[in-house]
Amino acid sequence: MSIDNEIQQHKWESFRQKAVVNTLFTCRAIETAGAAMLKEHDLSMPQYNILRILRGQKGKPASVKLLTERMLDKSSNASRLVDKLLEKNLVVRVTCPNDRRAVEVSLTPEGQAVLEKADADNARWLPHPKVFSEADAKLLSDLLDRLREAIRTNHPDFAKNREQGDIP
Amino acid sequence: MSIDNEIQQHKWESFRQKAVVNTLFTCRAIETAGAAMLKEHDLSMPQYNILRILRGQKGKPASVKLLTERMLDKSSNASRLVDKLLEKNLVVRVTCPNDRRAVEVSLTPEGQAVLEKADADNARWLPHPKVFSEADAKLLSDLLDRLREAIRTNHPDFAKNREQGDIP
DNA sequence: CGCCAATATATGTAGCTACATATATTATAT
DNA sequence: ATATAATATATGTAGCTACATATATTGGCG
Repeated sequence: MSIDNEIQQHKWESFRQKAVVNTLFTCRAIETAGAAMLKEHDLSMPQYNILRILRGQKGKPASVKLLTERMLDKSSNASRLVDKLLEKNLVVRVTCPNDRRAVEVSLTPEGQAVLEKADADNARWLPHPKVFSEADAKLLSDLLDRLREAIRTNHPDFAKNREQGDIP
Repeated sequence: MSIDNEIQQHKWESFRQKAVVNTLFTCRAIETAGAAMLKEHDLSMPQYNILRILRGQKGKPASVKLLTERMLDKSSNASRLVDKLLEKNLVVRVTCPNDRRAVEVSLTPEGQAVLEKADADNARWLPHPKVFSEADAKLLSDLLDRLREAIRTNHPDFAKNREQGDIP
């Protein structure tokens, strides 16, 4: 079903406006479906995101700072998310011996197990390539990259989170 | 900048996975920039969404039910959002005379004025067609429609919010 | 060494979604 | 007509982002 029907709006000011709104709308749809999938593993999407980043460290622990940098939501509160994962015994957190300000977070065996199970569901949950081809997916991803760039650079008045060197 | 650099992930399981993650990531970027723009008008995106739906009623009031149906976030809490708008005197809310369960929400002149100012900024904030063409925007929007559909239909196990007639 | 800025994390608050439940009102069935 | 189901809204709670601020620790400079 197209977005026109789903939010009962059939007149758009431009396709650019429609594309922006559709990105937000599709994001919600993905989150809703993804959250339902992860709920079976008692995980939220940001928590799952953290577990995956930790695995990407291949044994090395990750600081909260590193987690924040790599998370999808940069201003997510990795500190409190780690708290939640700690309560479930999916991660351990120890003070970094070299820098007592920092903290070293790493997966527990239980955390690895949960992650693997969630990954299996996640793979099943993604669109099948016959329904949404890899070529279309690449095209979509590239268009999204360009849309972000356009929003960032086109109207510096409102563009926060600029790159270094932009107008201050 | 491509998503690969922005979240420091360069290995993807598939372009489908990358497209899904990029949709979430781009959604955040849009929300961050949009929120910054709307903040100057003391509005949040859901509040702005409601004001626009109310204007779309062309004078007719809208019930909370209608607002919920047309909002981008279906499970947003229109009731509480209307509360916020009420406090700012941007809308009025009166019990519906025909159905005393329902409520009629409509814009105040002040609400209309705020909406017009926000709209002006919103138009400036959207990507310029020379930076992101209307054709690309249409292509993007269509791909997003198809991605949602693929996620909804491809794996009924996790697909919530199904259309009527789907597998129960 | 002692002071101060920078860094890493934690905490507090407001606004949001998601989901469950409560309340008031209307429609329906017997 | 009364009980019950359905509807429309409101309220409560948990988890999230966004932003501001607090705390602890480190590094650098005099």
